Amino acid sequence: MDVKTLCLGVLSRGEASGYEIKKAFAEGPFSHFHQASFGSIYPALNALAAEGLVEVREQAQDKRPDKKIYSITPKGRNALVAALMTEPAPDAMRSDFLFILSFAQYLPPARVDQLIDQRIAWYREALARMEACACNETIPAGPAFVRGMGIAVYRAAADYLEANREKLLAEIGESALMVAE
Amino acid sequence: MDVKTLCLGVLSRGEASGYEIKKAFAEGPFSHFHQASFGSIYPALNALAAEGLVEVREQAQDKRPDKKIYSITPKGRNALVAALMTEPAPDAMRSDFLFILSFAQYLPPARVDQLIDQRIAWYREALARMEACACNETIPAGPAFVRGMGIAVYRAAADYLEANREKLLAEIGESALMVAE
DNA sequence: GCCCACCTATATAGGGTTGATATATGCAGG
DNA sequence: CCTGCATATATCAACCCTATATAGGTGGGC
Repeated sequence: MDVKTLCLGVLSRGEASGYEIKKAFAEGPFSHFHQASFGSIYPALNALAAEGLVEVREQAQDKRPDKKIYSITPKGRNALVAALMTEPAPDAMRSDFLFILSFAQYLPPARVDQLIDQRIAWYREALARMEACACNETIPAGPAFVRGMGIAVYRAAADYLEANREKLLAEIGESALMVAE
Repeated sequence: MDVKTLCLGVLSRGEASGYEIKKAFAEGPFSHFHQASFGSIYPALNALAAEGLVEVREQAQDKRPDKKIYSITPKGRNALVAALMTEPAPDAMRSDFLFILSFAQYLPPARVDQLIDQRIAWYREALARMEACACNETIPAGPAFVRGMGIAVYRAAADYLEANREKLLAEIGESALMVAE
């Protein structure tokens, strides 16, 4: 699933500029399971335009660089569906948080406490945002399903952290004492 | 959290060759939240050796290339702890599965059904493996905590998929009928 | 028995991605 | 008034991943 396909996916939901596509990956509904940066989005859009999978429309703007608005073509929609039918690559997660916590024994308990605090706050905030945006508008079945899964997983993570933090802190507190003795 | 730090983390748990470090990221306890490939591990180990953070010991082997066994130095341990004290980058997840499911409306229901089947099977298998490796040996508090969190999250994901798949399939089945009419 | 596929083991080239930076301007808050 | 942030596109170096090269051992199917 390369950046070209991801851009097609965003554009299938409506026309957008490169900047807006970047925002979709930074804040939008895709942000929880895929990211892309300017350095990959702009070349991808150029390649997609060259292949006829997207169309460009330049919009002049006052005192700002011209906005290049991209829209998906019928050929582009076919390419997107073809990509969606290929075997998905295995999920990959990168979490510095979990990596650091694997070495909790070597860290000051205050540091571990603070990390877990921050993470719980982050999950709760993300959950509030995800749960809020559903009431007013009817969203299609696919996005609704994915959103529900995100909520279920984040809630499980936050609940686990809250339920088990004291036990972890007690255990690394003990071993810190043992080292001191 | 670059590959050099990840290698130090693996080596802090015992000496290993580049090949074994790669296996730790492919199958070991880190595999669920960080990955690294040969193309990044070997240069990272060379750089770490040049900086005096790891030591190399060459072990001749019958009918195979010499094994270079790396071990972390006291200086390396300090560097690891220093890295663990820096602010962790935000978690990032890449899931082609969720990306594809966001476009479930455009896909044949049979395809969606198959994807969810495969994913549930994958989660259940991962859970079985993760739950199995705890009974016999006593693992430190940090890894135990991280392992528990992984189990909680995977279980929530699998449960969600099982509980909501019928609803999704019913909804995209309906819209498929509407398109046909 | 034989062949194919996979495992051990290191290394590199090529291509894709990230993160930082450059450019230019408006707007809000201290 | 000035700093920081948002809009908007674009590029570059550093980093990382995928695929490949090399080379022999091991296990399963036919």
